[in-house]
Amino acid sequence: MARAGLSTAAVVGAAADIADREGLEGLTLAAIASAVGVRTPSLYNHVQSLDDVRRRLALRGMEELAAVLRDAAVGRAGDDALVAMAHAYRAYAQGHPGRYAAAQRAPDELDAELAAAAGTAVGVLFAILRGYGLEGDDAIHAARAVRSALHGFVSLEAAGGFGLPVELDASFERMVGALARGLRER
Amino acid sequence: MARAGLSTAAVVGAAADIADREGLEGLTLAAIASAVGVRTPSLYNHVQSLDDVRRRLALRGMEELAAVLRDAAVGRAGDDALVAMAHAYRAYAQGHPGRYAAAQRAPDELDAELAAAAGTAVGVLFAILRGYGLEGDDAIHAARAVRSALHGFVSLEAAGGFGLPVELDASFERMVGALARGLRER
DNA sequence: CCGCTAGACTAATTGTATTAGCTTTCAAGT
DNA sequence: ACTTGAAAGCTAATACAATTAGTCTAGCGG
Repeated sequence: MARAGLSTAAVVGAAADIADREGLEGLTLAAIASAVGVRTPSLYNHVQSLDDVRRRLALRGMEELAAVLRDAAVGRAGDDALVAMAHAYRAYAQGHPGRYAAAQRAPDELDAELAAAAGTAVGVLFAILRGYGLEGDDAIHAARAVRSALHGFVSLEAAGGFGLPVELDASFERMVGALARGLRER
Repeated sequence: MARAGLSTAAVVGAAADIADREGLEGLTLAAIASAVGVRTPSLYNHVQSLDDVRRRLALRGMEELAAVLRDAAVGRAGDDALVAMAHAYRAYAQGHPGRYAAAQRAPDELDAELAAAAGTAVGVLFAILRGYGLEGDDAIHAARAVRSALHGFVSLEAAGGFGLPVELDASFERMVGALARGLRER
C-alpha cells in the first residue's frame, strides 16, 4: 500500500515497452501491473480499461511517429526529404514495433486526438509532395500510394513476410527511389 | 450427443466465416463451437488449439489468395496481368478480411504448407515480372515493392487508415498504374 | 491534529482456453 | 445380429485475463 506514485503516463510507458518487446498480443494488464510493481486492479485508477491503454498507446505511437517524420523532413526538400522521411518511418517501425502496430488502429470517430496526430504525420507527407508540385486530388492519391508502400513494407518486414531477410535494405532503397521517380515523372 | 458430423475442414470453415465477419480478435473457440452447434471442448477432437485454428485459417487464406491471383493473371501479360492481379488481390482482401489478415502471420519455420502457399502466390507475381524483363535480384526487389504497395493499401483501407473513404478506387487505380510504369521504366 | 480523498489492496464475477475423464455412437469383424 | 473399440460428443474442473465492488490507509489541505 505504499503509494506507488503511479500515473497514466507511467502506465502507458510500461505498456509501450511491453508492446515493443512482446508484441501487441502480449500486452496484458497483468503484464503492465507486474512491470510497474502493482496489482492488476490498481491500474484502473489510471486507465479505464485495456482498450483504453491500447488507445493511449496508439496516440503515443502516432505522435512519436509524426515527430520523427517531421524531424527527418525539416530542412530538406524534394527527393532528399522523401528519402529521409522514408528512412525515419522504417526506423521508427523497426525500433518500436508495438507502438507502430498500435498506431495503425482505426481512429474510432470520437478519438480526435489520434486523428489529429495522424493528421500531423500525413501533413509532413503533404508538405513533401508539394515540393513535387502535387496539390489537391493528385496529392491525395500520391500520399495514399506513398503511405501504402511504406506501411506495407514495414508491416511485411515485421511479420517476416519477405522470406529470407536478405537485402532488405537494398529493397527498401530501391522502392523509395522508385517512389521518388514516380512522383517526379507524373 | 447426436454426432454432429464435424470435421477439421468444417471447423476451419466456420472460423473463416467468423473471422471475415467479426475480425480476427473476435475469432474464439466459443464462437466457433456455437456456430457449428457443439460445445467448446468438442472442437479439440478436430483441431489442436485456437492457435492451430489460426494456422489452418492462414493456410486456407493464402491458398485461396494464391488461386485468385493465378486465375486473374492467367492468359494475360504485362500491364494487363499486373492490373488484373492487383484488382484480384484487393478484391480478395476486401471480400475476406479475416482470412486475409490471418494469412499475414509469420510462417513459423515448421509450417511448410503455409510457406508453399505463399510461394505459389509470390510465384504468380514473379511470372508477371518476367514479362517486364525482370529477373534475379531485380525481380526480387520489384516483387517486394509491389507486395508492399498492395498489402499496404488494402491494410490501410481495411483499418480505415485513409480517413474518408472517398475516391479510394481512383487512388488504387493510380497506384497500380504507377507501379506498372515503374516496372517498365527501370 | 483531523479528516477526506486518491490510490492502493483483496475478493468476487465473467469469459476464455485447455485438460481430464465419462459416455455414446457407429462401423467393422465375428 | 452381437460385440467391441475407437472416434466424437459431453460435463466438470483448472488456470488465467479483464473487470467490478468494496475496503483500507497514506498523506495532504484545512
